[in-house]
Amino acid sequence: MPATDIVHVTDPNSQEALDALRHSCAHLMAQAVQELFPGTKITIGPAIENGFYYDFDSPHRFSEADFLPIEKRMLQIAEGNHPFVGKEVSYEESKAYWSGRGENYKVELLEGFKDQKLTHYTHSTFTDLCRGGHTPSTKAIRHFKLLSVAGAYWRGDEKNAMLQRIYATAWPAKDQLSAHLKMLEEAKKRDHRKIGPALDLFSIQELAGPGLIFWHPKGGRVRLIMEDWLRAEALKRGYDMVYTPHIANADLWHTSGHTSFYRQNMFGEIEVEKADYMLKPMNCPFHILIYRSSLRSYKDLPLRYAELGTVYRYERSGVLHGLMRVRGFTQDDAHIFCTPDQIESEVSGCVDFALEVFKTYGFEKYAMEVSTWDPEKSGDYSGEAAEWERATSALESVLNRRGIPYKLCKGEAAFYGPKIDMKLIDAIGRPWQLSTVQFDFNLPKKFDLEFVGNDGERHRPLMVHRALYGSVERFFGILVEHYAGAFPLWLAPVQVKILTLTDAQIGLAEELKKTFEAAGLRVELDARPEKIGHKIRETALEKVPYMVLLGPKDVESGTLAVRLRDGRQKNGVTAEEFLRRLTEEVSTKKTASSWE
RNA sequence: GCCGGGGUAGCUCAACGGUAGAGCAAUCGCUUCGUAAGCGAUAGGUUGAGGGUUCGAAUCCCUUCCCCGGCUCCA
Repeated sequence: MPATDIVHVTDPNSQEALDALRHSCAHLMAQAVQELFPGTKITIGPAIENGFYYDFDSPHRFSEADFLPIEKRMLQIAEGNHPFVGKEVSYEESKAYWSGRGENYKVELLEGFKDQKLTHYTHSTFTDLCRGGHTPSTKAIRHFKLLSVAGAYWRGDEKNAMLQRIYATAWPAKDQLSAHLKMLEEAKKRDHRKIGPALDLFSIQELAGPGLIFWHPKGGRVRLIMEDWLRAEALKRGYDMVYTPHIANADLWHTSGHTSFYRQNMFGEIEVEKADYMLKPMNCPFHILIYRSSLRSYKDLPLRYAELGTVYRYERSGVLHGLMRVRGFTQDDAHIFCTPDQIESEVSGCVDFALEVFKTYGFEKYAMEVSTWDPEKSGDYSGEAAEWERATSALESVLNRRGIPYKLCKGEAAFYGPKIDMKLIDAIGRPWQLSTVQFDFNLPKKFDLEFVGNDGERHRPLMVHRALYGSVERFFGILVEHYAGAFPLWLAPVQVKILTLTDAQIGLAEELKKTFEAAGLRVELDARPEKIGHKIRETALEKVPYMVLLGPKDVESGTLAVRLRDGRQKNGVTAEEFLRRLTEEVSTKKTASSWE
């Protein structure tokens, strides 16, 4: 028995040990499912982040109602303390075994493993074709839970059969399982699709169509602040703001190549005066047209065109998801045109800007990936080997110089150039694709872009695409979830709410509101004849950062009774102090109340 | 787009072949109150839409739209 394929636990939380536990648990689940639902065929069941899944082909339609019986049976099997036993088998032997059992998916898998060493792993009465990585016995498996059932194509290909996938989670210790389940619950509570409409931030209207976002006044306020900040920051960094149309003649999209490689995602055509128009799925060709509108000198470069550009993409109905995946969205897009010797400083500027975005919005963790081509398949890509090498090394060296760790993904680049992708890790540990800095060797060629060098000759400029929020909609959705709707003061749609105790304070409350507004704060007044506890509850549910309670005692003392969003109370605060603290908190963009 | 699950009052849900209901929200009155829900009354619905079966449909069937969990794709 190849002992190396059994994971003897030294650190139960090492990735290897977690994967072994989860993959072993997948075997148990497959056994339980086959026992309980005869006729079910097995396919694959890998460990994934935080758990595992197993894909089945079964006459039975799995539902959550099946989870409890499956879990019970799994526990019984686990308690049997069956060892996982690995056995090397020949191709013929394995094929005979799986064909004999009618497991045609396993037989199909075998075809791909013909030249490899094959192993079967057995525990209890269950055997799987598997390369190993198991716990010594089933006894290690105790803390798991089935989570959901979903469709999945065999081998991820939509031309293949649709299988039923059961997702589950498994952990070495009970408290880790409950912590994970709690995290899932927390994620559900933070879901921007729930919080957004509840806080009256945005909506999606069935009458208008799926994947199209309506920003309500409160969401609109936050967006305005996000956009204003970004624009100001871009101007500081030498960008020019441009504006371009939402629609263009199909000829432009033929020139850019979008009608050949992106047609299935485009809205169009709209026939006007015998010409076809299409909605823009990307801003790049428009910025290129601005570049091309006059002859450029090397002295003009780099040119950095930025736009909050709204694009429309036809996304298949099943992929839409709240604000995260939509059909109309606004990119904080920019295109930088530069000379080859400027690329490193330009990429560096983009990375700086992205880091500033992360810091400003309170994200401490992020993950970076550099995606480049697969030189073996250079025919699939636009651009020369030297360009790819130079650009990729610029991307890497910028990150290296800052000591930022990244994952190098070979063959993951788009056909037109290498890129850095930046993923945010939110407050509860989930990653989100956000910023991207991307070279484009294709469009400058398609549009025959040029600049005149100091040698008097014409040269082709390099082009870099760059988005930081990525999509304003998606970034906003991430913010809603990251803060669970409790925006930091500088972003909060309503920053202060004044609550009167009795009608006698209304006059003073209105004056106070004017004073606060004059200081630039966004203020609301609740002067209804409701009990103070009632008003506090409603304001708390609206996640307003600061409440000012105004009753007879405060009028008498001439001070304010302040209640923070976290429930802390600060009584006897003067209006001056309150304003000083809040304006300070806004200008420093603190992500939590600065009130100690 | 595909597989599965759903759509009932503004929200959360009940009724599952026999008169569509509750809590919260809303509106109107009363209450003038000190740190997360005062009291009462009223109003609110072509049960997503269209068609069918039936004496009778929210409930069963068909079509369609939208939403949810995933797959594929992606900002």
